[in-house]
Amino acid sequence: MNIFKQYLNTIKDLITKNAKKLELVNINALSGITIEIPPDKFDYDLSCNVAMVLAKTNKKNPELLAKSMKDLLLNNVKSFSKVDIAKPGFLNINISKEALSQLINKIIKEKKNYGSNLKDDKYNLEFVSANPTGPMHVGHCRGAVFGDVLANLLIFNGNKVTKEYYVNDHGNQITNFVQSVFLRLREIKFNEKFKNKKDLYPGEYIVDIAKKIIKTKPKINLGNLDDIYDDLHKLSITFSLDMIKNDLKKLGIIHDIFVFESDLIKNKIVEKAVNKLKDRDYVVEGYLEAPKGEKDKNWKKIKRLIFKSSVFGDDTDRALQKNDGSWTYFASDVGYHSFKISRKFNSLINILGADHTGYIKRINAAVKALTENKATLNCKVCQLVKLYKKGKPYKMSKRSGDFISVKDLLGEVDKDSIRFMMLSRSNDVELDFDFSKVLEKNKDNQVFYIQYCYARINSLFRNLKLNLNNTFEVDAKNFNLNIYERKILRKIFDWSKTVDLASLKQEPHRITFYLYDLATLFHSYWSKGNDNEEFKFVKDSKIKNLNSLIIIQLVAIVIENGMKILGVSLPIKM
RNA sequence: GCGUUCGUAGCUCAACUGGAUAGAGCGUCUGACUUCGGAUCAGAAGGUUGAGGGUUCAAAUCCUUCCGGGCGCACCA
Repeated sequence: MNIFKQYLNTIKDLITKNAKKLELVNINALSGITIEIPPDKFDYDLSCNVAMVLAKTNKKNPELLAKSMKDLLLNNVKSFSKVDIAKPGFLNINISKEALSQLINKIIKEKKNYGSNLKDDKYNLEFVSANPTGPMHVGHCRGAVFGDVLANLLIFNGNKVTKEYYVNDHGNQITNFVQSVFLRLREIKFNEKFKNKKDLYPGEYIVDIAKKIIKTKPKINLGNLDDIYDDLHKLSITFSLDMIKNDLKKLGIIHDIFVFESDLIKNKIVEKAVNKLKDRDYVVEGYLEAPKGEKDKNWKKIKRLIFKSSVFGDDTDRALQKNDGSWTYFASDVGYHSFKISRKFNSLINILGADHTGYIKRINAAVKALTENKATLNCKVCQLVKLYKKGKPYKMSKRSGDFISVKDLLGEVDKDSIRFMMLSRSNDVELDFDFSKVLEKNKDNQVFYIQYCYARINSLFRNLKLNLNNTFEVDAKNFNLNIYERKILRKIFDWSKTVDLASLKQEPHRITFYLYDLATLFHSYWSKGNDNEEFKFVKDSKIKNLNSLIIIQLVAIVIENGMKILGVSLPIKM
C-alpha cells in the first residue's frame, strides 16, 4: 500500500474528468505532479503541486487554480477532511479520521509486506566479483553489502533478483597466481624457498591454499607445472574462492550463481557474442593507435579484432584480442553480458568499485550493441572506504599485503555494524568508517539508536503483557492522535514511498536514513511522557489509548521490515 | 590533456530524480531526567549550497564557463 500513489491517482482522475470545469486546456503536464509529506512545520498529511504544474501549461494563476481545485477535492474526495492553499499554490491536505483508521488497519494487515509496491521485474545483479587471486578487502566489502542490500530491497519491493558473482579465473594474473601456488607447494614439499619475483603473489594466504591442496591431493606430482596446470588451476581457484565465500558468508551475503570466465571461453560463449557483434557490423579487424601518454613497452601494432564502442559513446574503440590472439578481459565480459542477456532479465545491474569507473562506457556500449539498445544495464559505482580507529587512519594488515582484509575488519567489528555503516552514505560519496564509534552504545552509533528504539517498543509490550505480533483494530470512534503521533504516522506512510524511490534510484542508503529519522521521531515521542503526564501512554500498567499502542506497533513493523532489508539484527532486549 | 564523479553549517553528511523558511548528527553553548519510559529528550547559535552566467511561477538539483578534490585513462584484471 502506497497512499501517495493512491491519492495521486485520485487527484489525477478527478482533474481529468473536470478539466472543462476548471477551464484547463492542456492537462498533458499531469505526469509532473507529485504528492509528498509537507515540511515539518505544516500540520498536514499530504501536499500536492498540481495547481502549480498545470498553471504553467494553461497560463493561469496558480493560486486561483488551486482555489477551484480545493473545492473540487473537498466535494468529491470523501477521505479528505481539509484542504488548504499555501503560498505559491500548494494544496495541503488532511485525511479524515475514518480514512486514516482504515489505512492503519491496512498496514497492520500487510505487516511484513508493508512498504512493498508489488513490482514484478526480473533483475540480474552482479556484485563483488573480486578476483580469486587473493582475499576480499575493505573496498570489496562496500560493494558487497551495497549489492546484497539492493537485492533485498528490490525483492522486498516485489521483484525477482538473481545475485551473481563473476569469477575471473582466466588470464595472465591467474597464470601468475597458479604459479605462485605451485612454488609454494614446492616450498612445502621440497623445502625450496619461495622467491618473490615480479608478478607473483607473495601473500601468505597462498601458503594456506597450498596446504589445503596437499591435504586433498597428497600425491600431487610437482615435477612440472605444465603437466598439472589444469588440475592445479581448478584446485587453487576453488580454495581461493572458498576463502572469499567464507568472508561473504560472515557478512551475511550469499550469491545465487557463480559464473566462471573460463567456462564462458570453453563453451564458446565469448566467441558467439563476438560473432553476434560482427554480424551487426560493430567489429572490425584492424590496428589500434598506440596509447597516448606513457609509453608501453609491450605495445605492438598487430592486426586484431576491435569493437567499435565509440559508436555508442565510448571514448575510443576497444580491443577484443591480445597480441597472441586470445580474448581480452573485455571480450570475455562481452560474452558474460551476452550470457546475462540471453536469460531475459528486465534490467542488469553491475556494482563496481571506484577504480572501474572508466570501464562503464565500454560495457554499456557492448550491451547496447548486443541488444539493439533494448536491455538496460546500470552500473553503480561504490566510492572508497577509509577506515579510522578513534579518529586516526587505521592501517593494519597482518598477512594480506598492503590492504585491509575483510577478515581483519570482522575481527574488530560485528557484521551488523559493518553492514549498516557501509550504507550510511550514498554510494557515490567516499565513506569514512570509524569503527571505534560503532562499538559505543549511544546516539553516535546509529545502529544502536535504531535497535534501541525497537527494544524500547518490545519492553513496552512486555510490560503491558501484550504480544507485539497481535493484530489490533483501530478504535475509529475515539480516533484522536496527538501531534507526535500524527508525525510518526506520516513517516510511516512515507515508508512505502521510500522503498519505491530507493528501488527506482537503486540507492539503498535511503533505507538507513529513513530508519534513523523514524527512530528519532519515536524517541522524541517516548520521552515526552517524562515532561508531561498528558503524553504518558501507560497508566496503572494499562494502555490509556489503544490507538497510541497501534502507532507504536506500526513503528515496530516498519523497523522490522527495514532492518530485514539491511540484513541487520534486531534484539528485543538490550 | 581527456573522461568521470563530487564540492551544502566548524566537521561528517541528507534533501523524495525542479518545490514551500535548505535538514540531521558530531562539536560548541544552555536546560530536563538521576534511571528499565534506562544508554535519552528539549532549546540556541551556526548557510550567498565552491564562483559567475543562463533556463522558469519555482534551482543545491537542469544547461554553460571557470575553480578545487577523488577515481580512471592497457593488448592487465
